[in-house]
Amino acid sequence: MSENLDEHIDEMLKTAGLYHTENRVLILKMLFKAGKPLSQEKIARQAGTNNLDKVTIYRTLESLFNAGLVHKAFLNKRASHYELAHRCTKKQCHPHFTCTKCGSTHCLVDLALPMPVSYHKGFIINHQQVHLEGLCPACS
Amino acid sequence: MSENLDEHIDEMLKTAGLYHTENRVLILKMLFKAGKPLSQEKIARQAGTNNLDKVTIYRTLESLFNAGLVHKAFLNKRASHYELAHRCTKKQCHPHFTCTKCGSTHCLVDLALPMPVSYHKGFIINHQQVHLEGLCPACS
DNA sequence: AAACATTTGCAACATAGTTGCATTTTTGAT
DNA sequence: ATCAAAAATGCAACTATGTTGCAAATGTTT
Repeated sequence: MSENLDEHIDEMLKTAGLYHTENRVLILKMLFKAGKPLSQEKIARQAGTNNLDKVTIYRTLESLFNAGLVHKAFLNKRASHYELAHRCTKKQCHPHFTCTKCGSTHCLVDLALPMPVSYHKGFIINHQQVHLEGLCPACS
Repeated sequence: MSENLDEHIDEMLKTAGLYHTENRVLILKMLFKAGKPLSQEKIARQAGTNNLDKVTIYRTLESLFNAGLVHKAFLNKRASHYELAHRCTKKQCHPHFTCTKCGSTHCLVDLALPMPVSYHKGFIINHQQVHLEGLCPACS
């Protein structure tokens, strides 16, 4: 399992043309294991002793984002959240749910939205997102 | 016209049970005239000489938001945007479009979304929003 | 006009995210 | 294996959005 994940991550980085670095592997593993959007702060806390600088996390996430490996969600908190781009492209992303009590975020559907790329004439849409907020089953 | 707007704003504040203050009237007028979401910074810049403190703007917007007169949109920029709650409730809001070039934001439809209130079982949805980003007709 | 509640302005603070630069790591060629 | 070039990292300092506490000013009610 863990072996397979390592290989998979190696493959992802290679395909994306990104350097294979300790931090990228670490952060991708976290995102795989979490299975939901994580903020920089959560990643830093989880890394613990791994000596991960804040700036490095942001830059690592940015490179993964630019390579299309990771999706960036602008949720209602000040901090952006990042997750594996399994079911997203840079342009189109599935809906999220944020619990206002525990702060957890969840992906609501397995498919990108069936929304047309050009919704109104003359507007070129490069990113779209649905965001829902409230209480998750554990908090309600 | 201007006379009518003043009266309308007085009425709004009265109905909402809010004190009638210079700043609330000023900011509501701006939002009426803008007809689209404004950030704190834009409001401050537009107020110009009117000596509006940053904190006052935030607190004014918050009181208007809590009264349901104003909607708060968490767009992709760091700054929140605020607009009149014409076609929004606190819980449900219409889709927006943000131009990545000029930063302008637009309301895409005149109606709240026909999305069901409880989308998945066990999740209580208190706020929902669709956000699109790209180039507006003036920039594309 | 007086008493009370709310709003305002100011200063200080908290936090997300960015920039520049010197150092280290990764990669590809020898 | 080693070396040079390219890219990633860590650090310090910085920017910007938004928040908090408190005293002074303003709005409301009687």
